[in-house]
Amino acid sequence: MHNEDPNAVFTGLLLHWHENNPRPMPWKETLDPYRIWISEVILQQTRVHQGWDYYLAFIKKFPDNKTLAQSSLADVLKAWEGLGYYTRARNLHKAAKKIEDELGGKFPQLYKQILSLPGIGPYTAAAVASFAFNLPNAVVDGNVIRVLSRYFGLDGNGDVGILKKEISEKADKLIQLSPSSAFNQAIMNFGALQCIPHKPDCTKCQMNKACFAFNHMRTNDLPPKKKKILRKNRFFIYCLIHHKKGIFIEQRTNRDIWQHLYQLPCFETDENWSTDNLPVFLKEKMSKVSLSEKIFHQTLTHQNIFARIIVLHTDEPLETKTDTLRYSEPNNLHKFAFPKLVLNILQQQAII
DNA sequence: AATTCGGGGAA
DNA sequence: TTCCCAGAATT
Repeated sequence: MHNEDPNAVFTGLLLHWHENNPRPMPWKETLDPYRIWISEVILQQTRVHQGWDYYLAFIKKFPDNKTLAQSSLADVLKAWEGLGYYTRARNLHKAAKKIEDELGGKFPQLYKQILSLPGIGPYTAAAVASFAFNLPNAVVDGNVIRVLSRYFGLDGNGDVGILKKEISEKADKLIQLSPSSAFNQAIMNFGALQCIPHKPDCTKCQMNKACFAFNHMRTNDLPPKKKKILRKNRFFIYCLIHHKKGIFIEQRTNRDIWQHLYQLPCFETDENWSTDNLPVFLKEKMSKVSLSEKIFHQTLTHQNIFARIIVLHTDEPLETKTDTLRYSEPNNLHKFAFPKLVLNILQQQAII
């Protein structure tokens, strides 16, 4: 008997592909919603390879929700150091405390309740709901958008909002036809391994027969391309102030990148590296010290950060006008979370 | 609806 | 270089 329902054909082929293409990951070995939640947050906009070791270290340090809730935010941020999108770590901590304080320490088991936790959006809520509780909520991530856009020829008329809605509705239909956990795993793996963004090998694809993009030579323009983002150049002067046995660090608090992380005292300047706006106590020393020749660099999604450093030694008492500035001896620096750029500087300067 | 949050891997 | 990654929150 032939089953010609396109949706059923798709899921049948997909699950068959999945059986022949296992992709083991540490977080797939558990049904613990806490661990699944942690893994999914780590994987937000983050490749599996990049998140792998962070996940293992994170659940080793914070093995359950109660441990996470009772830990300090500083410790959580430290575990996140280098991973990026640090709001994830702060929301993780906030949600853990909410679960302990308001939900009796029990991870919520309904999609809407999961969705209401800070840092959990539609994707992560569906992932936890399906993987931990076998609920029929379809995940919609970059993989799913790409796979369904190509296979069913969905483009949202070029509008990303409409496209996402179309994909979501299609995924909700499809997931009814199979075990939800297997479907979600399968479609993401398929997108990551076979239906890849650039030049997928469609001739070898087991699902090409009814694939719209393959049959219409549209794999290159489905899904529609995101519009390019332009990067802004920024120029930081970091001050490495050796004071007695330690150095000074400060916490970033502005509505800006790297919020709540630490850095060397920093002064932003222009493309000419003007030192006109440096504080007086530094200007007075500029006759003896100077900007480093070396320029450190870090590319972010919307910004290009360039940094040079000023190194100075002083044992004079220093006025610390802000409560974000603190003094640390080298042995204590491991307690603070730094952005990658600052880590590179500290390493290059043999501080850590 | 558009922007802004990191950092890295692959081509 | 460019694209985009098991997205979410804010504007």
